[in-house]
Amino acid sequence: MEQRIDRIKKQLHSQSYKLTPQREATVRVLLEHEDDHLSAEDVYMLVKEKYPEIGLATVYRTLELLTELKVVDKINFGDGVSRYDLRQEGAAHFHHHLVCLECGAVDEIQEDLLGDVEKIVEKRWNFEIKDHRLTFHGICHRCNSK
Amino acid sequence: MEQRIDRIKKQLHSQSYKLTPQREATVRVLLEHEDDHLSAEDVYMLVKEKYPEIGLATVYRTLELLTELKVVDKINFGDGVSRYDLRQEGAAHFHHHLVCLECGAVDEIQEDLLGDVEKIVEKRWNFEIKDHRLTFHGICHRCNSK
DNA sequence: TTGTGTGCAAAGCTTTTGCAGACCT
DNA sequence: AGGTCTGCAAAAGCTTTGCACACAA
Repeated sequence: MEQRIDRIKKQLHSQSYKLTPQREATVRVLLEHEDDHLSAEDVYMLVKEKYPEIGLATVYRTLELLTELKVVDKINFGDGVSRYDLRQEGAAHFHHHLVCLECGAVDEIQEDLLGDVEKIVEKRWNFEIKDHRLTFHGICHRCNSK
Repeated sequence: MEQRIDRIKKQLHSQSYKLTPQREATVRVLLEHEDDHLSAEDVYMLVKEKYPEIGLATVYRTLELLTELKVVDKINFGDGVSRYDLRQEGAAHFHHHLVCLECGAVDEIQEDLLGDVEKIVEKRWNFEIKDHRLTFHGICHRCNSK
């Protein structure tokens, strides 16, 4: 935890940004809810518990900054709000998601399953891939075993 | 064209919806711009050319209806607006997208490249896949050859 | 006449922006 | 002092909703 904060701090400094208390509080919330796909509003509410004076705009600005630095990925499951997902450290690619149509749960697949597909796309469509987004919609194992 | 409209008409009727002139005009615009990933606003402007009295709300309501009927897919490339993409007729799966980070172009891959990946996900994560979204971000062949 | 569909305007949401003040160097 | 950063409130999108009217069965 502390090491990851430290590394993010260095990443900010390297672009001459500061890790202010507000930014640190926001990052901590993201680290503590790594699997949760929080919206900006969600993050705001959680940061507020520990840092009540923070403003929603600051949270948005911080999330935008972290997105730029590729500390988080901004994703969108089609429900009108952006969600923010911490990148695995050193992960070149973006992990995949399983969205359950029944219970709404979002699970993650950290493993990269697209290696072969990407080779095909790069060769056949002559497209230089920088990143990808893969989401499956369906019924999760919990709902299916009911 | 006319056959496709006809089929959509039947699909609407089967759920006791009507193909009103406004809805038909909207569907025609979608058919005429099949490769374009139009936003609701885009569709509205184009429908207006042929049907100036139409209201934006009607376009939204029609697009929502068509999404329910799975005539179109609602997608989101992360720029705050929803875009609407006609499904290939009879396509069980949703096609993939290539978004160019340089020029913003969005190309489509109709071919389903995820067969093997889906088998793995269904088996290993015990997740029953209903649909998927796959988008690659990178540099398109046009920008790369410049 | 009953119900569906429409256009307009208003409202609702999420997200961004302007600005004055705070903080740090 | 000069820069960055923040909180608040206002503004700016996109999308949805309420309502009265039109139209068709």
